[in-house]
Amino acid sequence: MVDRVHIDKLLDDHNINLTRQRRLIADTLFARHQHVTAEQLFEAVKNTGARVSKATVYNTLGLFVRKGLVREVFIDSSRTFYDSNTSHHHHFYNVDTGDLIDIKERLAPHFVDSDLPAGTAMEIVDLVIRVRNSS
Amino acid sequence: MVDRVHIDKLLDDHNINLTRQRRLIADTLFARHQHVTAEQLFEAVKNTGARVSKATVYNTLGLFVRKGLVREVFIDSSRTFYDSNTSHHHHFYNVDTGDLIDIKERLAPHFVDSDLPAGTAMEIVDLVIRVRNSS
DNA sequence: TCATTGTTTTAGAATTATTCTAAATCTAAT
DNA sequence: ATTAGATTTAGAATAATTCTAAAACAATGA
Repeated sequence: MVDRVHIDKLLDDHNINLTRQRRLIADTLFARHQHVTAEQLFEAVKNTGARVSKATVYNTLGLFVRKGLVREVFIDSSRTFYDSNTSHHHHFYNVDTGDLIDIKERLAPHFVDSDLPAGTAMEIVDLVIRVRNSS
Repeated sequence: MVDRVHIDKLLDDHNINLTRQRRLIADTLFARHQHVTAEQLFEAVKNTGARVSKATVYNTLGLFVRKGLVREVFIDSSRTFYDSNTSHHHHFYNVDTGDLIDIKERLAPHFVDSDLPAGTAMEIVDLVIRVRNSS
């Protein structure tokens, strides 16, 4: 998923118009499975030597979320992570270190529609297990 | 849990010094099981005719969280709810209406310490099931 | 009771993540 | 190459939350 051809296909497959900035952002974001903030991604793209505005990073992340390319993980009011891995999985969050770690196994409870409030459909299950360093 | 004596005992049991503002805030917050934002609670307290500053509402909610009286629920970067019910439970969040609804049953997966990252201990399991209105 | 001391509250300023704005630039299609 | 619509941009605006430092309060004990 690292080279140009794959990135272009990835965006195209998700009906995202190709632009220079979107390719740059996707290149950096999908270089590996990772959890990044918008700010971190903005810095990472700048460090490649490319020029991109912060607004574009926010716009593009929002677009990628809507198109199902990345997943938002809300940790607290000042920490939103973007997860380059959209497969069904959950997270450990270490409140002492700030680390966000994937939980590989499918440990989420299995919900069926009858469990949901009447008139609603499932959007996504967000499970965050907060841990602290044991002293 | 609604009257003065109970509120005082509740705070005292959690090693919280009694002050006029803390009682006012607790009175309003624990009047019933509810999910409120800091802003909503601030308005609700003001509507009782009492004078409290917004900073105190934030300070007091932070204190109550640390002392285990209320639970924070992070929905997104601009929505933090305070849950007056600290019993083990989880939430549905309706992305269309903004409603946060308790899940009564214990549907969270059962985690044991061996599942956690090495050197960490469980803090809390936060499970939010996002739903949308089915059209 | 009143003086002392540490705690709490306050208004408003500061901070910070995110969104908005409107002009400039780019892209795709003629 | 021209046009029209989409995208990007810098910087301003917004909004939730935290900070600051001064004033008010609560608890203690002489």
